Amino acid sequence: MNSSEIRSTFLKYFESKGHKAVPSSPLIPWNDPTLLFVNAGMVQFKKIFLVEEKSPFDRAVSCQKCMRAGGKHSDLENVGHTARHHTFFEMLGNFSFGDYFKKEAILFSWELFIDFFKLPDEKIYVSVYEEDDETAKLWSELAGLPDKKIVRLGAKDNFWQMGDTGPCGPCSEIIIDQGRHIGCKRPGCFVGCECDRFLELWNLVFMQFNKDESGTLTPLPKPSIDTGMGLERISAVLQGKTSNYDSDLFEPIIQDISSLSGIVYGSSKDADVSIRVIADHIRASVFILSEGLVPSNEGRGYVLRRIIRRASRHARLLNINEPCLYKLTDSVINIMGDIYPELKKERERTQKLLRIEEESFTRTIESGLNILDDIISRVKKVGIRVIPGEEIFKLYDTYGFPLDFARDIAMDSGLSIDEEAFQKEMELQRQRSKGEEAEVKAWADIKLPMFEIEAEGYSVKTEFLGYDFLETNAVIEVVLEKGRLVDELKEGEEGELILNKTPFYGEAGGQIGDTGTINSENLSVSVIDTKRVNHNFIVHHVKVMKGIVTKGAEVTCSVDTQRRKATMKNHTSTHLLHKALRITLGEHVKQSGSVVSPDKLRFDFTHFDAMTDGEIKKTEDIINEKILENLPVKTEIMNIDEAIKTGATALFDEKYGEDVRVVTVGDFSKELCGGTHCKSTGEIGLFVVLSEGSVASGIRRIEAITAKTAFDYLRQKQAELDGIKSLLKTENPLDRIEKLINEIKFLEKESQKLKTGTSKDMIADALKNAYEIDGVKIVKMRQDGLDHNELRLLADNIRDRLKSGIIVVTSVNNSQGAIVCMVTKDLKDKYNAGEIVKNISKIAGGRGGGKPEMAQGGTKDIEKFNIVFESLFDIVKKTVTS
RNA sequence: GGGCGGUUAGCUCAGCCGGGAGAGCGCCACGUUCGCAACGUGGAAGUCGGGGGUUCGAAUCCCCUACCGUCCA
Repeated sequence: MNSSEIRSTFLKYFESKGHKAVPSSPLIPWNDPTLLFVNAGMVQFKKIFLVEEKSPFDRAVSCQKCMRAGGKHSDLENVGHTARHHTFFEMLGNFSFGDYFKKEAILFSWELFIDFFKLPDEKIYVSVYEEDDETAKLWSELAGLPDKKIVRLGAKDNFWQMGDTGPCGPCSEIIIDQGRHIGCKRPGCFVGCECDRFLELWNLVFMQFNKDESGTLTPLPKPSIDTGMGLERISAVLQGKTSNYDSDLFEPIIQDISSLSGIVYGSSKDADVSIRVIADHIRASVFILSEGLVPSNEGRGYVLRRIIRRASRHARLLNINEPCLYKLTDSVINIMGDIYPELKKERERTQKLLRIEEESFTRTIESGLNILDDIISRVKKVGIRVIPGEEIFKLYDTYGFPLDFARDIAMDSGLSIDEEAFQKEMELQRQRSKGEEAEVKAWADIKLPMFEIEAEGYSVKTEFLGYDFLETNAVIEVVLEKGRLVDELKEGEEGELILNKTPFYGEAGGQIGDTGTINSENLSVSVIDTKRVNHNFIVHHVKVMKGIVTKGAEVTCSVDTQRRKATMKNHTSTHLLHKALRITLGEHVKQSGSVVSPDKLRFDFTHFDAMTDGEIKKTEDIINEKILENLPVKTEIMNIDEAIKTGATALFDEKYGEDVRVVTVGDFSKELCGGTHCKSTGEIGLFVVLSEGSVASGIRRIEAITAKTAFDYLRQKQAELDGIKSLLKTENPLDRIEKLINEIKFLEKESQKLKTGTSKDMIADALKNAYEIDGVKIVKMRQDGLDHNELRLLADNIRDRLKSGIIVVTSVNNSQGAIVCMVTKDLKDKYNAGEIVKNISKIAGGRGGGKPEMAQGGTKDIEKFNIVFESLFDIVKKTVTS
């Protein structure tokens, strides 16, 4: 059975048993910052299991994309060295949300395994939690398993929990004996052994209890089922292979790596590890990149970067000495592209980013090599044979140079590395990073009070009417103060209101919340902000201006119309911008953040370089053209699958329900969006880009304004230009300014010349008054208003005429005395300019120094400075004769 | 979020203990050549990321800030 058949057999089997087939959620949980990547099939149902959300179905089945790299469940280091570990894998699972429980779960799994997958029942074992007699009994009764094949294991292996508190329960694993020739080969090898002989295929989790903070378990009213089976594993087993890498999910990729490197898989142990690492990591990279992530230096992007770089490193180990990962994307896409269409859609972007990342890694390695060479030659000079671990750690820490690379290179020079010290430094680094965790948690608590109303199980649902109305009647359903339920809000107090229906748009999808007023006969309330907390509630943050707010009051809601309309123009413009950028820059452009406010719009998107002026102009032009065309904006509700089919742009950071709202702008743009929009593009009037810049590696940000704000902005620019024109008294300020700059440069040079050189009389005077000791001429001169630079030029001029001698020039500038001394080349062995300046400035109450040929110094004490100048010859004489 | 490193000519970088901003490549002109590559000679080009401080004097030392890189979380 090939892997596609296994996948579809699994899904179809459970569909036939009344399960809803749910598509895989994205690998990247954009709306859950606590989780790096989706690492299990149940993640997308987490809220349902926690009873925070209601599910439209009681049974579900899925094949979920999963990633285990970074964070708690990191398998990264093991990948390549074992037959089973992966960073990316697919998880098959069936779920029951308080519907069926242990009995059915066991029956289903057994039937699927024996009747559909045709696994030999004599080789199958199961493990159960040691205290879970019920499950053991069911296995024996339903599957007819003898007692010796039902193995009881402890909590470590067979008790599952989501977190420290919350739902938990025993689990049961279905295991296959791969035979004596596999694994550790010890005679006592049995279920529970770490080796591969008894392979766990399928884990059935029985969510049965709720664990509270004290550790007490209370039975859940509706126990649930969560199961997981790795597709890679089951595929290998059903295809008679002992390694996941030999299954049809990997085989073509490994072939490709072989032909790229010219190394046959299976010919050498080390090369095999590298080939497996690359095969695994390229799958992971292609999947993550296809979801819009960009390699970066923190969070998820950093995990991605590490995966790519680890793969790249192993490619070098296979003697592929140029970027090659991007060449492997097609074999991944060929295997999986039909099931995960995003792979095909993002093919070019994926390849481009892989290439960029691999190139930048190459640069990192090269600069690291230089530093390592330095370290090695230093160590050799000292004559020791072990490179201090601290040095190598710094190389790793600061320049990202991998330890094992350093190890290889050190070995080539006959040196070793103190790896113990390396690990010590690493541990220190970890400790340093941990300090701040407490603060993060404290911040998360702020949201907690809002939970109160959710947990209370209010059946309130706010109906949003703001698409069509800006003023409606409503009833106040919930009154809150800082998230806690209260009876009333008095005049002057602030709090939160939830209504049965509202025209106020709650902040969501980047569009900020509406403001306005909520009034009745005796009541006047100002709405400061509005937020959408979840799918049910829209919360109004309010301040009571007059009267008392109580639950049940009938009120009239009025949105601040002008503000809302400005926001709508910006939101529709955001859609135009998104599409225009894709036209100008390419299909790799993806929205990765957006803020729509009445004043301006901010749009973050994936792109590799800064936009050129031309690209920005072209984008502006496209948008303004569409505004002039006055395209109609239409919104409609449709099924999500249908929407995607018609080509609507969906964003990864949004969670969509079954029915979605699609916003269409003429035949130009089509996006899923819950925001409020203009009726037609003409309302926007004008679109102007304010700025374009970088937010993070691979992500650019555009800020733009529209309508009157844009017009006012341009008018102000015009006023500035007019001001410049009138100040310069010209119609061509550019030409004029260029001329002025050149003129200033010229004048600066002239003035410098005048100050330092062309006053030839003064230089002649100074030369004439030169003092002479032992046949060496000493020339002194004072020219106020010169800085050190100019003083140097002056000394240069004198030196040119003096040919041989000692020159001391001084100046008072900005109430500071400056001294420069030069000794001509022929005398520099006998006299030292540095010493002369040191002495002079010391006497003048300052300091100075320099080189034998040239030195400078100074003082802030002008009085002393004046006296010193008078006796300059004496000082020089004393210095040079002492 | 916490470390560490970097930012100097169009590009790649050097510049130590604070004391005249440099190299290689590229560019321009001239020379050499039938012509090209190469070579020779000359030249242009730098707010030393930005801001503050210490100092007689800061690319260099200290603080802040921006951006890039890198490790840890």
